[in-house]
Amino acid sequence: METNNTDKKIVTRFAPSPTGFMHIGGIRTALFAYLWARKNNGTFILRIEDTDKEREVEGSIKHIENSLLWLGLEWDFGPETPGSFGSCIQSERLQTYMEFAHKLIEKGFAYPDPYTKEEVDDFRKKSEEEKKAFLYRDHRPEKFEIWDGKKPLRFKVPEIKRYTWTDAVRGELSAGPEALDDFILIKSDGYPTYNFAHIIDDYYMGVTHIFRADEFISSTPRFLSLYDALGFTYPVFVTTPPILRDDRTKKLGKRDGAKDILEYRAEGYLPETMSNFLTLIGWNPGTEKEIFSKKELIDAFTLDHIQKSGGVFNEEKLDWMNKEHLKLLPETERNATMHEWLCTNEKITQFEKFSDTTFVSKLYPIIFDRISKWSDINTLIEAGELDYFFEAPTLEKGMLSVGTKLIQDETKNANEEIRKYLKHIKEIFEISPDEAFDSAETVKALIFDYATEQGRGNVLWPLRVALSGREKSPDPFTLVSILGKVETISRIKKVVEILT
RNA sequence: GGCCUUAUCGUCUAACGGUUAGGACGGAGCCUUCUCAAGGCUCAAAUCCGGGUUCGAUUCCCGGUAAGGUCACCA
Repeated sequence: METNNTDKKIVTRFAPSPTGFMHIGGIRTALFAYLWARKNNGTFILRIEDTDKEREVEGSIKHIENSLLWLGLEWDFGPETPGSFGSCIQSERLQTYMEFAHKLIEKGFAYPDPYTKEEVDDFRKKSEEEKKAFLYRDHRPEKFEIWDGKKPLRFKVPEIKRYTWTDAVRGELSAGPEALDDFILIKSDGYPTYNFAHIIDDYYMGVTHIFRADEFISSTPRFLSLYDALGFTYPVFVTTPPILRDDRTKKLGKRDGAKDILEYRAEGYLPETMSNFLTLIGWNPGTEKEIFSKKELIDAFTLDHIQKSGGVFNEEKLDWMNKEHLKLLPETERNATMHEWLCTNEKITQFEKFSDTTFVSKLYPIIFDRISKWSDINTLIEAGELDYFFEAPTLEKGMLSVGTKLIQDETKNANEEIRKYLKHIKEIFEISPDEAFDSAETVKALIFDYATEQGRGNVLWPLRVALSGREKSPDPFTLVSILGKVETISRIKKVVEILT
C-alpha cells in the first residue's frame, strides 16, 4: 500500500452521547463531518460517548444509527464495527483512558482531588459571592496524594497562559488564562469525562478534523493544554455554526422544539431533502445552485464556505425543497410511494372504489401536484379533497349554492340556464365513444367549443361542481377523464334533476 | 458577572476594498385558467449603530449595542 506522507488520510468522526434522539443540530454536524471525509476519500467514524451512565437512554445507539443511516451517512467504523484502534464505544475503552491517566500522573500532570464534592461546591459558591470566576486551580493542593482510583482525578494544567489557535471556520481564536482550569479527567465512578476521553480517542483513532458545534470554543484551551501535556499534535478544529430557534432567542435544543430527525422521515420528507437542506444551513456552495444530491454535496463541500453565524431552520423552505426533490424522483418510484401512503390512510381505504388500483393510479398526478411531502396526502384526504373521486358528492337542492357562484339556486332563470348547459353536455357525453373519456385532452375536445360558445365559466363551473361538489377542484376535463363516462353522466343527471 | 463568539432583505445566504448589494424560501401582483393546484413573469424587502483607515468600505481596525455560547464528577 502506498501512502503519501504529505497527504495524511482525512479522518472525521461524529461522537454523540446516547442520551436520546438526534436532532437537526447534531445531525448537521455529523453531516459536515461525513461530507468532508467522503470528499477526501477519508474515514468517517461513529463513536459513542457513553461515559455518563446516569444520562444514558436505553436504545439510543440504535436510534442514532437509524437516524444517520436514513440520511445515508454510513460510517467506516462504529459500534458494531471496531477498528484497529479498538471499540468505538467509550465504555469499552476504559483501559486506554486509564493508561493515559497514569501517564499523566507520572509526568506530574494529574492528581487526585482531595476535596469532597460539597467542599468544591463551597469554593464555587464563595467565588460567586465575590463575583469572581471560579477556578479550581486556585484551590489546588500543595502536595498530591497517591490516586486510589476512588477520588476524581484532576488534570494539572501545565502552563497558565493565553491560548491561540486556528479554527478552519472562525480563523484565529484565543482565550485568556481564565479559560484554563484543573478539570476532571476520571470521575469517581472510574469513567473518564468527555474532556479527557474524546482527546484520547481522537488521537488513537487518527482523527484529523474535529467538527463540532460552537459551544466547545470556550473549552478549547483546556483541550489544547491537555494535548500539550500528552504531547499530541492538534487536529484541525472545524466549528459549525449553531442552528437557532425560530425566534432566534436560543440555540435549538431538544427542549425548544427540536424534533427528532426521524420525525421528518415519518412526515414523509425525503432523506435527500434533509441532507440538502441541513447542509445549506451554515454552508453554501458559492454558486446559486440549491438542489443537491448527496453525491453533489460531497463534491461541492468545502470548509471555507462554512458560515460563522447561526441560522434558523425554516420549515417552509424545507417543504419547497422537498417538493423539488420529489420532482426528481422517477415516476414509478414516486407512484409506488404515493400508493403506500394511500394504503395506510384509514379513510381513503374505506372507499369501495379504492380497491380498483387502475382507477386509483389516475389520481397520482393530481395528488402529486398538491403535496410537498408525503404526509400531505393525509392532509388532503382529511380535508375531503379526494372524496368525490370515490363517491358522488351529496348535492341537494339548497346545498347547491356556495358563496354566490356555485350552482345558483336563487332564481329560477339561473337554474334553468344551468340545467340547459348540463343537459347538453350530458347529451354530448352520451353519444361519445368510450375512448373519448381516456384523457383530459380528449374530453376537452368534446365540450370545449360548446363551453366557449356559451361562456366557459357558465358551462364549466356547473359541470365541475356537479362532478366534485366543491368550490375548488381539478378542472372538469380531468375529473371526467378520471370518473369515466358512466359515472360522469350519472352525476350530471342527478344535478339536472335537482335543478328541475 | 468573567471569558469567548457572532452580526447583509422576515428566513437561508452571495458579494473575500470598487456591484444599480445577487440568488432562494416566504409575501404581493400579473399571466395561464371556470375554481384550485402546478407552471411562467414582475415587484417590494437587507449591509445593527458610531468612529476611524482608505480615493473608495457590507468587506479592514476600534468602540458601543444586540444576540448566542461557556463557566459540572453533562457531553
